[in-house]
Amino acid sequence: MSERFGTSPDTLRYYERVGLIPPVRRKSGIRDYDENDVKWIEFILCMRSAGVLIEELVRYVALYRKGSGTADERKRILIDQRARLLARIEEMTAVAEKLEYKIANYETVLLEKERQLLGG
Amino acid sequence: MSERFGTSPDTLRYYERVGLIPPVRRKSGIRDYDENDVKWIEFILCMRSAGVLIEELVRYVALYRKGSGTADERKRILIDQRARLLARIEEMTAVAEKLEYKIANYETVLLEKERQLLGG
DNA sequence: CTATAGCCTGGAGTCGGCTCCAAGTCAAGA
DNA sequence: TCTTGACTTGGAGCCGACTCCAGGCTATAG
Repeated sequence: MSERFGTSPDTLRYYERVGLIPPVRRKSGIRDYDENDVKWIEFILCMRSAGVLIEELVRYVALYRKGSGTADERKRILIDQRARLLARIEEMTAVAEKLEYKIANYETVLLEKERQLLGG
Repeated sequence: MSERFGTSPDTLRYYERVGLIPPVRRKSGIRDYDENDVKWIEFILCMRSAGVLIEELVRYVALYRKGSGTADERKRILIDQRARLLARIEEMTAVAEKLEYKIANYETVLLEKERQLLGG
């Protein structure tokens, strides 16, 4: 299962331990993931890949398991996390632009040096 | 100084310790940042805000202090980090879109429930 | 009926990046 | 002169997120 998702078995076990994945059924002691579990794992890994905090995801999962009465709050979590993500993306984009500029600067400086070398 | 940048004094000291900021001159034992130091701090905080690893920045600073012969390698570091950043941004954008979709889904579900309540 | 391989568990260890602390130094004010 | 307060240092502690390990169970192969 870990191979299927490109994660370590330990990570999946850890996620289950802290409540990030609902408890998985055991078949004579060994985890037997069903389709639902797979969906959760996909979702969690996806969110984690974007840096969503485990704490937030735990909150979300817990609400989900409480039932449909929590849909409102769950939605708010998602909206909140999306906002965080977008803010983070903006921040990183700004830095990427600064890098762009700095790189361009190196380019002209290096070209200048080369010209001096050739020209004597 | 830390106030000026919105960081903790400890963070600046830590950065100096690990070589992220060149050693700052002391005036009778106390740090006395000059314009150059300020430029470095700005740069480092900017890069860190985008998640560039301290390790990479240390490499960059070390090369810088070695002199202009290292410009080529420094440029390569910047290019590399920009690429990482852009990749990360793409990843996060994709996740943000998934969130978007999920939120929209919650919206229709919640509307549906409300309609049932009103209509029932 | 072992032996092996592969999972299980709880708990400890690691890593990056700070953050806090005790003990010391120093300049300036009462 | 003493005290206060802001700084100094090296080192320890903390947090999030894994990652590793010892010791134990179990299903299948020989």
